[in-house]
Formats: sequence, structure tokens, C-alpha cells
Amino acid sequence: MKDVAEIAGVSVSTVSRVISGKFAVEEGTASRVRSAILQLDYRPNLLAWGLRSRSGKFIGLVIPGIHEPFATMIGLLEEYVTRGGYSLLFGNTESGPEKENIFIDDLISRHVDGIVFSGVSEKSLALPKLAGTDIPIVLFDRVFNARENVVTVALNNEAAGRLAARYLVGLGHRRVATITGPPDLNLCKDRLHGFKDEVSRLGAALDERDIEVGDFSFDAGLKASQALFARKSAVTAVWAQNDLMAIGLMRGLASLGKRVPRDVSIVGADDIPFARMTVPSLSTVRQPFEAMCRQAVSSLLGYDDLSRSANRHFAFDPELVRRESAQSP
Amino acid sequence: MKDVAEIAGVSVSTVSRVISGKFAVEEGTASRVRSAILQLDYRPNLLAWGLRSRSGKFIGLVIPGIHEPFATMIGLLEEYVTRGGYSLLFGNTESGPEKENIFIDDLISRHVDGIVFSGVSEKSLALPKLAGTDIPIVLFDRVFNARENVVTVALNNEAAGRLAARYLVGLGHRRVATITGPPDLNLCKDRLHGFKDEVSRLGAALDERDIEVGDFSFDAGLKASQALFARKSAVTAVWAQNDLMAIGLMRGLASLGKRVPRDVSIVGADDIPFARMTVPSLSTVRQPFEAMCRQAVSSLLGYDDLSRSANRHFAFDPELVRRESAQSP
DNA sequence: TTTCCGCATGATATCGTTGTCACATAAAAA
DNA sequence: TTTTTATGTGACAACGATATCATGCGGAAA
Repeated sequence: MKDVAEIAGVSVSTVSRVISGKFAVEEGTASRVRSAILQLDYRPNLLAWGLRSRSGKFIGLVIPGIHEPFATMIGLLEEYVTRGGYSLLFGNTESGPEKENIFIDDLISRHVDGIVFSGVSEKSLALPKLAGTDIPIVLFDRVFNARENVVTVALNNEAAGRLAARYLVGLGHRRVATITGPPDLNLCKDRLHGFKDEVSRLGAALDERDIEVGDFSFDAGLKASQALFARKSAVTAVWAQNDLMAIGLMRGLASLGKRVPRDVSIVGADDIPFARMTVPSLSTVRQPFEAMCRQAVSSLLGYDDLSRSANRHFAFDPELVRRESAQSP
Repeated sequence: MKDVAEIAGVSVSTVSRVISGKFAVEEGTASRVRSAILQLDYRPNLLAWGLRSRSGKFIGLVIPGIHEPFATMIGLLEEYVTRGGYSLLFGNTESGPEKENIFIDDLISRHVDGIVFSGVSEKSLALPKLAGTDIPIVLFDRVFNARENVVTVALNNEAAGRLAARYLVGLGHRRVATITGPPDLNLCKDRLHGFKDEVSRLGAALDERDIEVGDFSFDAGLKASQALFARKSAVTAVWAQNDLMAIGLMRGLASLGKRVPRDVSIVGADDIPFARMTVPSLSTVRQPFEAMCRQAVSSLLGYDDLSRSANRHFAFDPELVRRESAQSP
């Protein structure tokens, strides 16, 4: 910057003013400065800028894995974040809470301007630690401990359960099963509650023994296929709380010689890119990731002014995507 | 830091020395400093540190998409990078060269310590721009213009083509087809050349009309299924240059009523997580992503001392993964 | 003419670190 | 005892930006 000033024959102050554009500079000097910048191929030092302004100009993303649907979320968040002139710093906390801990410390040290947080479990040390700072945070997808003052962005999980139930029972299934995610996650409880309640409200049956507890993984779906269908079963339809388990279930049923959807109807949740690629393609309860990510970023960057009175908890409605994996029994 | 110094009754210099640990400090003062740090919950400011040391302590990742196999790569790179005490800044350049351009500028402005570069196309402005800086760069996966002085990490693509050919012809297929990626990518040419050459060397046939040009997407595979099999065809096996197209092909064949692998054998490339999840599961030519990512990071962070004489171009050998989608005709 | 205001610009302090230099003290060598 | 050496510590400059304050200058109002 000093060099630029020298070449243009002005002071660094003036160079700074030309760059920021927020103050009046005579056109003659301004153009001299601009050509000096071009000549030297000058690029501002964001480290120095950040030090001065106490803002690193990035958004941190804490995420419990890189598999779908998180990959999709990462891509979307990156897009919105960079569009706002920020950069995305992301950390995968799958490997454990220590990793989460050092990542959060790093984010604080780097003076991130906001954090999108999707924790592995509810017992995270991150929140109390962050409370001591002025870093805005959005609890994303996996919401817990929703204190009033923290913004949350998530699916309306109970509605998702109800939607799946209405679809399957509506198709004519009388005896259904389900595979849940990790039971310590609120979202799983909510989805299960919605599903269970709607199934019984509509007069169909969900036996307690037909509720399989999974962990959102392909292998959990595989295992569930054994647990549910290795023996003769009256179940004709299954809702898996995410697509990965649904796909595992389909894969397991194929090995058992059951046909989907002829013998068993399957519905997933998320609508990951692969849902349309499987054979048969997967009917699923879609999460509106685009809208959710946009909301998360604009909450952090302060695009929507959530005045004190405004709602800080955003619950997005799921949407049913009909494909091939479910039909009438 | 000043506060810490005050509480501990020492100067900031001493605090700095205690933190860095690289200079002798009397144990008494050191422990006083440490307890002051704990008491204030002091965290160093990485922006200031970076400004002083001209190093932002991160690695930039330029990648042409967030879908597989890039998601896997991102996860792996993040792991190795953070393990080395750095952070990962990543940018998706799928949306075009302007995005790539501003991302590269951002990386320079942030004083990244290295860049893992996987460009969309060969005509990228990034390399010349980066040449003016002292930022180390590794060309990853998509290698081009491999000047001697730049490190490259990639699959041995010709070997991948040969491996696929040997497998399919070895199974007994006499007439094969293939789907390539974007033809302007060197890696596609190399894969095609290896495949073509090995097929004819082994005495089987790859007709020019049975070479479909794709773009690595699911839909390209879908389209290829029409182009290759909508009419009667003597082709009994197809190699797709990546798994996504192979899965699209399988999906398309299912719609055409062809069975895989009974009617057509299919082999992919990459071995993305979903390759084992499809029905039938996908046989594929595996890229050793773990080793490749580890190599990329350690080259950048200078863990392996590539002395001037040492090889700067790393080509990793592919590995055949036998699953269900290919069999003898 | 004097006074005052607005405008473009420069000098300088500051952000939170680390590195360089100087200095005091104590121990070792003369 | 005097000189040297080693050791721990503090003061201060620097990294590259921005923000605050001061200043010179031209024109409008008195």
C-alpha cells in the first residue's frame, strides 16, 4: 500500500480512501491511485484488514460429517457465504468432541463473523464457550437447547413424520415400520412422534417392535432390513428417517429377495442427490436445503433484520417427492 | 495479551515467550502467566499472528464441485490439513471462472500457506496469477500443463483405462463400449487411450461409435444408455470413466428393461461411497483418495522434503474393486 | 476584507502479535 | 576483585491496514 501511495504520489490514507470508496477523493488522484494499484498488482492484506476491523470476514461451519446430505449443505452455504463477500471455514467434527473443541477455538481466534453449527450431539461444549464471545451463531438442522436468544434453522420434523405417514397410509398400507436416527437427537424424536401419531390417527398400525433404531448410516438401513424382514412380516411399508438408511434398506431387501416397491414400499427423508439415481428411485420427504441455507446465512450476515420481537426459530416445511419406491400394497 | 501481562505482573514480551515456549522463562513467572491466561480465557488473535508472520495458517482448496468424489476429497483434505494445525478454506468453482478468479484473489489476500488446485478446465487464469506469489500449489486430480516446477498429484489415468479393459476382456467380453468425461480434460484422454489400447491389444473390439462423450454427470450416463442401447447392440460391457455416469447408465438400462450384469456388464471409476450401495453394487476402478490427499497436504506443508532432484509428479495406481455389476457374458 | 465552512489530503495512533535490542542480575572465569 | 558469560526480562518497532484529527485551500456569506 505504501508503494502504491509512493507511485501515485499520495499518502497511504488517500489510497485507503480510494479503495474503500467511502470518502470523497478527487477524480484525478483517484485514477492515479487506481493505475498504481494495477501496475503493482496490489492486493489488500485481509489479515491486516481483519486485525484492524476485528472481523476475519468469514463464516465458520461446524458439521458432523461430509457425506450427504451435508455435502449438499456445504455447497449451498459456500455459495451464499461467498456471495456475501465472506469465506467459508469448515470443520468436520465427526471424529469427536476434542476436534470440535479445537475447531471452535480456532474459529474464535480467527475472529469469524458467524458460525453455522450442526453438532454431533447435544452435549457440546461449544455453545457455552461461544456465549462468552460476541460471535453470532445459528443452530442448523440439528437443533437443541433452543434458548430464546439463539437463532435456529431446521426442518419442521414433526411435520415430516406426519407427511410420510399420510403418504404411506394414504396409499393403503395398514401395517408400517420405521427406522429412526440416533435417539439422542431431538429431530429424531420429533420425526418419530409425528409419524407415530399420524399413523395411529389414520387408523393404521405401527408396532413398537417395528421401530428400528438406526444412526443415519447406510449400514443401519442394511441391518434394519434383517431385523424387520428376515422373518416373515406383515409390514408392507417402511419410513426411514433419512435417505441413506432407506437406500441401505433397499439394498438389504434386494439381498433378501424382496422387491421394492412390489413387496415393500419405502420412503426416505432428505432427498439427497442419489435418491433419484437408485433403482427403483427413492420416494422421499424433502428438506428444502436451499431455503434453509439461505436463511442461515442471511440471519448471520444480518440481511434480514430480526428485530427483538421477530421470530428467531425457523422451521421449514417438508415436501413429499413421489418416485418409484412406494406404491399401493 | 496486555491484560494477561498485567495480571501476571510481567510484560507482553514474556507472555509471548511463555506461549511460544521457544525461549527460556523462569518457571515461577511462566506459571503465573499460564494461570492468568486461564483466568481471562485468553485466546491468541490469529489475525495479528498472521499479519506478523505473513502466514494465515490455512490451506486453500479450489474444487470444481461438491458432489462425489469431491466431497470425499474435501473430507480427507480437511482431516490432514487440520491435523497439521492449519485450517481449510474451500471454494467451489463450478459456477465459472469469475468465481475462481475472485476466490484465488481472496486466497492470496488471506496469505494462505498453500493451495490444492483442481480446476474446472485447462484454461485457468489462476496459475499465472499465482506464479507471481510465493504460495506453493499442488495440482490435484485434474492435472495439466505439468511444468516441471509445480507439484502434481493424480491417478495414473492410463493405467486405470488398462485395468478396466483387462478386467472386462478377461471376463470374456469381445465387444465393449465406454463413456468418457469432458474431452478437454487430459485425464479423460489418458483414460481413454489406456482403455482403447489395452482392449485392442487383447484382441477385443471398441468401435468408435461405441465411445460416448459425457461430462461426469449422472445424466450423461443416462443419455449414454439411450445412445448405446436404444437400438439392438452387440456391446456386452461398458466402462464409464466415473461412477456417477456408471450409475446413470445402470439407471437408464433399468428403464430400457436391460438387466445388469446379466445383459450388460458395467464398470465405473472412482469408487465413491455410493458404489457399494446401488443394486446391483458397482464394480469400479478405485482411486486411492486417502493416499492422494495425504500426499497433496504433505507436499504443501513440506513434510516430505522434495529436494530439487526428487520427483514432483505423483501418479497413484488404481485398484480394481469387484462387485456385482460385471460378470462373464 | 474578514470570517466561516466544506472539501480533499496528510500525519499519526491503533489493532494484537513477534522479533530485536538493551539491560539488569547472578554465576563463572580471570 | 574484576571481567566475562549466561540468563531472564522489558521496551519498542514492525507487520498492513483504517480511523481520527489536523491542515491548507478555495469559495460563499458577513
